[in-house]
Amino acid sequence: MFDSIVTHIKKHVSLTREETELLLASLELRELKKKEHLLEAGQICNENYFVADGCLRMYLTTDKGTEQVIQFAVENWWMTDYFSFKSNQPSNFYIQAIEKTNVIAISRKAQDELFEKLPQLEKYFRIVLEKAYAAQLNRIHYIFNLGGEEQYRMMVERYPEFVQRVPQYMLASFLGITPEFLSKVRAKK
Amino acid sequence: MFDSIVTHIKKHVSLTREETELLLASLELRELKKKEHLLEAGQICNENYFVADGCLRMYLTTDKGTEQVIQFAVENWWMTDYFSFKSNQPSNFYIQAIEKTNVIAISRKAQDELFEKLPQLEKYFRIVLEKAYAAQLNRIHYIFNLGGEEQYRMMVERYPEFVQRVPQYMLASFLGITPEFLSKVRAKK
DNA sequence: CAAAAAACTTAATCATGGTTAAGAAATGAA
DNA sequence: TTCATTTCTTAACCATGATTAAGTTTTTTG
Repeated sequence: MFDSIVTHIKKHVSLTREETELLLASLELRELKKKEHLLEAGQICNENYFVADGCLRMYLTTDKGTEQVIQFAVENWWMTDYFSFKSNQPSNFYIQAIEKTNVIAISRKAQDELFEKLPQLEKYFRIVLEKAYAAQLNRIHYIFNLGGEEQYRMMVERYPEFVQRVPQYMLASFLGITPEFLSKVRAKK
Repeated sequence: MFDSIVTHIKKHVSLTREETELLLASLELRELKKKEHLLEAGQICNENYFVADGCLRMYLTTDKGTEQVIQFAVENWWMTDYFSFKSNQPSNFYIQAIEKTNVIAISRKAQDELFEKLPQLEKYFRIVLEKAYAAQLNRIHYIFNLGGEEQYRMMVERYPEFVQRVPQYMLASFLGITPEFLSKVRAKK
């Protein structure tokens, strides 16, 4: 079950047999049922999560009491609230499994200790974060330049399996549109 | 002039005298006039830029021929197109000085070499990227939950000097609204 | 398998903010 | 210091997508 994370890390940096053992000792497998939460608003986010299998969403509740999906994480993606994780302040976010999901959790403490013992991990996370950051900038570009309809059609085009995988109302929220409008878009054509 | 970058790095990791020398040898100071470009769409982005003094914007031109501002960088921020920088593919973005600006440039090659010699830099960039990534997620949250008017008022509230510093039409673009609408918002109250 | 809960659809009305076009003000260069 | 360019403003009209309120379908659970 830890294979997925070791494979992913080894795509970016090298690890000896002993180093891998050291890494594995710091990881914890967590099996989540559909709708189970890893983090709720108000809690301090003490862990970083790697999705081995399944899908997570990060969301928050707005002033009007509605949910706003900020992002999803599927297999081989990391998810945490870096703000809370680093500052030890309560999070504004929820992190929830949207289907049966296996995550690999690493605590802030364990991660910091690992960075001392395995400096390659700094490189690994730097690379992962560069990609995640670039992806968010790209997303901002799409949010501003594509209408809700175009964004949905692009999702369907680029990630057809993913569109099937998440409830429509969550996808609508992620795209910044209402479920009613998404439904209308799907109806025509 | 390199003081600012050394100070910033030392806030996060330690550097000996020799290590600092090594670092400085890889950096290049670039003095930019207002409106001068560091990167234009179609070029490969080979450098990472640290703003020592002044202000940069990253933007792109949309299909309709309009400019869309993706982000700004002021003193002590890094800016690059990580996608192009890492993949060696042509960029979609422009990076431009919006006032007289001094940047410290580091080439991809020099950065990679420095990472070998100074592994602490991996940590430094990991930390910088964690913050930048978290900031983008927060921004997405605001984009979806605040109207254009509220976003502008929040900017004025939180970063009054910055609002004065950039032309209104760029700020409008950054917030995803038209300059006409921003003008209207400013007019009332 | 039946009842309840969750997710999705449809349609009428409404509001935020875009578009267009013109003019005014500020900035910059000769 | 004047002309040209850039930036900002105003206002009328318009469109995208939100809101509200049912009703329908699908999924979950006892």
